[in-house]
Amino acid sequence: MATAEALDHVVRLVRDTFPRLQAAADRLHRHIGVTPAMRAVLEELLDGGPQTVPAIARSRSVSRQHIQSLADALAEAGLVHARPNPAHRRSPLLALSSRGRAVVAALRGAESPVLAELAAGFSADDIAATARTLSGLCAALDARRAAARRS
Amino acid sequence: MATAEALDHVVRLVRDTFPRLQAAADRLHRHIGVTPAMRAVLEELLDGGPQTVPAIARSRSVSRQHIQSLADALAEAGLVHARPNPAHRRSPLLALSSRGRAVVAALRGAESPVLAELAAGFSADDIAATARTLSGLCAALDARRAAARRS
DNA sequence: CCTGGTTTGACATATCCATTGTCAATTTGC
DNA sequence: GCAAATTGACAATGGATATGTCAAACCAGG
Repeated sequence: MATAEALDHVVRLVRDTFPRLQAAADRLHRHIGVTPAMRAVLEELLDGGPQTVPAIARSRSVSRQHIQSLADALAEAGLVHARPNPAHRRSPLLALSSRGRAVVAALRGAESPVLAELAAGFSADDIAATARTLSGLCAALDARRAAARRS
Repeated sequence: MATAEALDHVVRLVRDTFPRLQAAADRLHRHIGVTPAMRAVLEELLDGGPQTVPAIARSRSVSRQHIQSLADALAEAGLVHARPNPAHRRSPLLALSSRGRAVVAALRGAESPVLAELAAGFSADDIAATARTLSGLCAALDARRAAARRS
C-alpha cells in the first residue's frame, strides 16, 4: 500500500505534466484549427460512435452546456453533423463527418512520431503501472465526487 | 521500451485525471479563499524559499506576467510580502507571510486524510513507477520545448 | 390519457488559467 | 560605458469550465 506522501507527489506531477502536454499539443491543434477540448469530443465520437451532447458530457464528467458549445463550434467547422435521433426528437445524435474523421487522423498522425520518440525513454512496465495508477485514481475520484454530490 | 500506443494511453489518462484533481481540490481552495494556481505559488515559496516573480515563472515554465498577477493577488490577500532584493532593486523577493504559511498548512492538512484514503488503493511500486514516468515525461517535454524555442 | 418530474437546447454570465504584446526602468555582460 | 537581456506594469485576448434560467420535449405513474 502506498503512502499519502507518495500519492501527493504523484498528484503534483500530474498537475505539472498536464500543462506541458497541453503546450506540446497546442501548436498542432492551432495549426489544424481545433482546440484540445474540441479534439476530445471528436475522439469520443470516434471511439464511442454517434452520441448526443448530454451523453458526451456525462462520459467526460463535464457540464452539458460546455459540450454543447464545443459541439456547435465543431458543427460550424463541418467536423461533425447532427443526424436525427430516433430516440429523442430534440436531441440529435452527433456524428463525425468525413472531414472530422480526417482531422482526428491528421492529429494522431502528427503526434505519433513524437510519442514514439518519447516512449523510447520509458520501460513498458513503468508505463503500464502508470496507466493502472492513473485510471484507478480517476475512478476513485469519480466515486468520491459521486458520493459528495449525493450528500 | 514502451510503445507509442501505451504512452498515448498514459497521456490521455493524464488529461482525464487532471480536471478531476482540480475539481476535488476546488471546494477546499474556494473555502480557504485561494485558487489552485495561487496555491502552487505558495508551495513554490515554501519549498524553494523567497524568490522573485520571474524565478517562480521560470521554475513552473509559465509566463512571468501570469505569476505576477497571482503574486499581486497573494500580496493583496496578505499571504506573501515583498522584501527588498539585495541583488535587484526593481525585482523584490516574495516571501510567505505567517498567514501564507498557515494557509498552506491548512490546505495540506485538509488534504492529507483524503490522500491517505486514496493511497490505500494503490501499491507502493505502482506509485513509484508512476512518479518516475511522469517526472521523466515532464523533463522530456521541457527538453523538446526548449529545443523548439531555440529553432 | 394527463400530469408531474426529468432531460434537453439555447442563451447569458462568470471565473480561472494562461498567453502575447508593449513600454519604460533596470540590470548585466562584454 | 553601452548594448542586450531582464523586469514590472498594464492591456487585451482566448480557452476551459461552471452556474443559472427558460421553454420545449420526453417519460413514467396513476
